[in-house]
Amino acid sequence: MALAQAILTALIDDDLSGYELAKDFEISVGFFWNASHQQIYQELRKLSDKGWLNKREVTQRGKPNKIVYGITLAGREALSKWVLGPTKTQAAKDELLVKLYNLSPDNAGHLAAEVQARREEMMRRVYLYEKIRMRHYADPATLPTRRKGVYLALTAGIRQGEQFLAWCDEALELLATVEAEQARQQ
Amino acid sequence: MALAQAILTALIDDDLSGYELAKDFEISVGFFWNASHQQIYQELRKLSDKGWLNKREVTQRGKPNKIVYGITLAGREALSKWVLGPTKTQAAKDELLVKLYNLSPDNAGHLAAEVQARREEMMRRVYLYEKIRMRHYADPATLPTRRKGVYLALTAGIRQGEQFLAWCDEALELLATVEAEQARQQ
DNA sequence: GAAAAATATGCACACTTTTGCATAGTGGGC
DNA sequence: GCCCACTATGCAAAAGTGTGCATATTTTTC
Repeated sequence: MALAQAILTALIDDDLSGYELAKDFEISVGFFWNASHQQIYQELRKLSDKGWLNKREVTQRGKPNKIVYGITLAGREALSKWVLGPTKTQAAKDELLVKLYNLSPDNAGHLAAEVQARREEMMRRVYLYEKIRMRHYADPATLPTRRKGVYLALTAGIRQGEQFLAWCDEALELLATVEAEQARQQ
Repeated sequence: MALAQAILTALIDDDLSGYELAKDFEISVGFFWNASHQQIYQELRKLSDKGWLNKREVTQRGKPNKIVYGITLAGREALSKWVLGPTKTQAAKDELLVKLYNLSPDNAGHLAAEVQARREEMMRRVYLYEKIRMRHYADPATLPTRRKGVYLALTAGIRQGEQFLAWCDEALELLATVEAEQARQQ
């Protein structure tokens, strides 16, 4: 059920349309909760039916009209209530690590390429988040309360990402030795 | 669809029953792919219908009989094929971090408690995995290929866990200052 | 001038995951 | 003797997620 709350969270500061949300999700709460546009549109309708969001159609020139959603008082209350409730332990699902359990000379090359691809993706992410942190969250002690929380989430993402990059390097090294071994034996 | 492959992976070395899988999942592949027992039983039946697993009933004394599953040649082939296919980027969903975006003096105490609980859970995990690594994966260079992969997955889990513990400490410190501020203002 | 990409929203179906319940025997503690 | 925990398996329904497709306009690129 946390998609609803992730959307509400994204709408605390700004009113956004489904399309804007789907895009901006990546560069805000989306680091910690991602969703496709289909999911977002559906959820937005549910939330406005519940009265947690209000909507207004904005006519645009040169672009299709958009439906902009804003959080209501009831929405804010529901969100606050959710925060105070119990938190589910994280899912922890990673195909790549399961695949590594099946490492063999046959697939070492493929897995190394996958690790490499992940590494690059994570590099971009960490870079982006680092930039946001430096610009807007440089001195956590002086931030207003709510933004201290955002700082912590951002920091978690960055640290996790940096750790992952270091791990990738170790993995690529070891995978290279497996590949080399196979090449020698052929 | 990766639950199927996670199960197959867990059954590479040992034949296990659904109950054993559900339990042992935590201390093997389950660090990277968890599932409830209902899911596991269902998936086991599907996999044995497909011919990827074979099953045999084992009569026990003092306990209900169990159905033990083993991976077939077809299962191994399907698994190998899956490993060579494209890998989905990780889900990245964490309620706790979304909740942090909503930090306020009201919920700082609650969130600190949640972080603390996660910290303790992660401590146990890291400890367990560290123990396994030291005992069975101390010298990665000398391991057979497949176990090198397990070593890498294990290392990813441990590092990620240790990083998380460090983050928890930082988070708890900052959350404590928020709580202290609130106490002063009352 | 045509094709592609971006803006903007949505339906329908399939698959996955979660939740709640059901059954049934054994062993241990009080 | 009763209750609880553990072993062991499973069904059914609901909720959540993902995939593919559909539509319509405008701006940008070749």
